[in-house]
Amino acid sequence: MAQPKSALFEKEFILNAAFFKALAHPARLQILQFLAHSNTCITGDISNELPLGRTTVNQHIKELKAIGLIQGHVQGVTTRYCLNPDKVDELKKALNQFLENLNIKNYKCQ
Amino acid sequence: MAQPKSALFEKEFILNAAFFKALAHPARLQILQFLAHSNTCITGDISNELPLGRTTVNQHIKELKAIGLIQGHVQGVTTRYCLNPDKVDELKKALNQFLENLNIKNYKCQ
DNA sequence: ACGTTTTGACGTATTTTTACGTCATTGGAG
DNA sequence: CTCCAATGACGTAAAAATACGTCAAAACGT
Repeated sequence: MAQPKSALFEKEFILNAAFFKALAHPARLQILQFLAHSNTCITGDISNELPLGRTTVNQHIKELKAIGLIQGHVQGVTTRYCLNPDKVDELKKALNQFLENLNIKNYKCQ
Repeated sequence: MAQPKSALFEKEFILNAAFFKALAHPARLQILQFLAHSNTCITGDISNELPLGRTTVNQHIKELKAIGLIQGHVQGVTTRYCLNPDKVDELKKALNQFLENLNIKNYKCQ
């Protein structure tokens, strides 16, 4: 990559790209869905659901947490994770706004 | 990465992740938006819009084409690119279905 | 016919992502 | 108090993504 040029783009593109990147791996999608459907969202439970090692899953969780889509509450020796509904909603809106903006109605290719 | 384990996931997760990955870089977002708004969608024009070299931009275009979001029509020495509205719509639906499925209404963190 | 322009293909350097293994810490169970 | 299980931090190897430079081909103008 030589130098990362990502910083040269418009802020909105950068922010949206970061959002989308968080969803760019099957493991992270599955983690999100698992958290949405389960009540017992402990790290170990998540690892057991995925075909990946625990530390790898932990890394994906870390990424999701870094961008704010999930939250973690320490509870004794375990950590309970859950979605951050506000952030998920924000993601949904950002995504739809971008796609709507493409305005594919009546789009014609010259 | 040792071995790519992506293949071990459910098909739907893999497909969605691939879609999201296409949107995971500012350059590709800008290319999509540029194509949506412009009528003169020639490779060179696109490169001039982005803060990246031509060959790099070409590579991003290639990725978008590979996943089907854009199409290219050779016209003499130039190539005219445009969005693929059907695929954009498919993307929109796939992503919204996934996000709706997270069902964040009344989501409570234990 | 000749040079120019536009483009895609190819190679490659650097960075980032992915996937684990190992280790130390921290609460609980007995 | 001692042991054990769960976790995050750290290190690292392999793969993928990113960013370019170079090159050759194809079509257009002169």
